[in-house]
Amino acid sequence: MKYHKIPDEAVRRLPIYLRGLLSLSEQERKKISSQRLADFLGVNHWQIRKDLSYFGGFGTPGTGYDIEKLIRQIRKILKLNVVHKAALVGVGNLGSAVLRYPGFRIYGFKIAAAFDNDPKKIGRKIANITIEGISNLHTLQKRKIDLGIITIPCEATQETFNKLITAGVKGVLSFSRCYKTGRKKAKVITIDIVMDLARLPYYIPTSQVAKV
Amino acid sequence: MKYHKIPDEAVRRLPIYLRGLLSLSEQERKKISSQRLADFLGVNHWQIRKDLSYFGGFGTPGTGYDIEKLIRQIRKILKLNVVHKAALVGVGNLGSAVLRYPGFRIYGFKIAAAFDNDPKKIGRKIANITIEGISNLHTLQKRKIDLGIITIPCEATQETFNKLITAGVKGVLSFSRCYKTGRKKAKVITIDIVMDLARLPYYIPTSQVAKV
DNA sequence: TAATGTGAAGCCTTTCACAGCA
DNA sequence: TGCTGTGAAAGGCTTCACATTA
Repeated sequence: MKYHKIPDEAVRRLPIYLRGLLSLSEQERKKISSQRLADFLGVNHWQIRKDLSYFGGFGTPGTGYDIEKLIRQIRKILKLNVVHKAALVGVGNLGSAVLRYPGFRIYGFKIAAAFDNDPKKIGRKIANITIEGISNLHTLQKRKIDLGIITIPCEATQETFNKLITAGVKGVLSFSRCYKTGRKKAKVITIDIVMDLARLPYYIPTSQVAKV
Repeated sequence: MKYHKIPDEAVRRLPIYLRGLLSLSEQERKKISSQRLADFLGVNHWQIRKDLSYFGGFGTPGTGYDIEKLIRQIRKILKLNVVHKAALVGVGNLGSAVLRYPGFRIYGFKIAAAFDNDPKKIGRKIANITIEGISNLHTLQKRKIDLGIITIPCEATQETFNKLITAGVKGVLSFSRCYKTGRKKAKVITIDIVMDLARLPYYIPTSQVAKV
C-alpha cells in the first residue's frame, strides 16, 4: 500500500466494479482484464486499475483479475463482508419503496427495522418488517443496527438525524439535505432527488428548452 | 463572465443555494450575506461567493445579496425559469413514490406523463396522472416533454433509455446505472440508491463494524 | 465598516505512458 | 505478447487572502 490518501471518488466507484464483477461471475468466466470490465461497465480501463491500485494490486500481469478473488477483495475493502443492518425512518411513499427494494441483499445489507411516528402505521408490516414508533429508536444499538436510512420530509430530518446518532448509528443515508452534522459522529451520504433533477436543464442547449 | 470553464460542482450546488434562498425569502428578509446563507445551509461562505462569481457577481459589497433578485438569477442560470415537463417510466414502488413526491414544483417541474409496460397498470391514475403504455413514448416530443425519469429494474434500463432519447428527451434522471449513453445526445444524471448505501460501511471505523 | 469578487496557491482527481511481470 | 501497477503530467476544484467597492 503505497498511497497515503485514497480518493473518495475511488471508493465511490468500487461498488460499481463490484456489481459488474457479480454479473460477470454468473457467466462462468474466471478471469477478466481491466479492459473487458471497463467495456462492460462503460468506464475507462486505466481508471479501474488505478482505483484498485490504491488498495494494493489484485491482478496478474498478462492475465488479468481473478473474478471471484477480486469480488472478495472489494467486499473486504468496503466492509461488505459482514452483514450490515439498517434502520429506515419514515415509512411514506419513498420509505415504503426503499423497504421493498430487492437490490440490497447482494451487497450484504438487511433492512432490519422501520420506524414512523404515525400511530396508524405502527404495527403494520411492509416487506416483512413491522413498523415501530419513533420512541423505539433507542433500541438500535442493542440490536446491532449500525446504519440509518432517512426518508422523511425535510422539516423533520434534523431531529431524526440527531436521534439516529444518539442511538449509535455510524452511517446515514439521507434523502433530504435538511440536516447539519454537528460534531460529525457518523458518515452521511445524501440523495436529493429533486436537486439532481434541478440541475438537469442547465445542460440542455438553450435552443432546445421549450418556451412556454 | 471571466471564466472559461464552469465547474460541474458549482452547478450541482446552485440548487442548494436556491432552496436556502427560497426558505429565507419566506421570512420577509430582503438581503442576505454569503456568510449568513452559508451558516443557514451548513456550507462555506467563500464557496458560495466563488460559485456565484462563475456566472457573474450578483451581490453588493458591504450589503450582500438581494434575495429575490438572486433567486431569479439562479433560476435563469439553471434554466428553471421555464416550466419543464418530465415523463416517468416505470410505475413500480419507486416510480409511484416519485410521482407522488410534492417537492418538484418549487423548481418549476411538472411530471406530465407516466409510462409502464404492465397492462394492468395502464389507465390507472397516480397523483392525477394517467399511466400510459410504453408504446406511447414516441408522443413525448409533440407534448413538449423534455426530461425523462427512469425508475425501472436494471435490465430494462438500456432499452427505455434509448427510447427516451429517440423520443427527443434532452435530459434523463436514471435510478439505475445499467445503461450506456452511446453518442450522448442527452445529459444523464444517475441516482443509485444501493450503491450509495454500499460505500457507507467503508467509512465506519473497523472497530465499530458489528461482527456477525 | 462590512461585505463582495477574484487571482493565486494548494489540493485532489484523472489521464497518460510505460516499466515490469507472467 | 498481453496486461498490470504506477510515477508523472495535466486538469479541475477548493481554499485563502485581500483588493475593491457601496
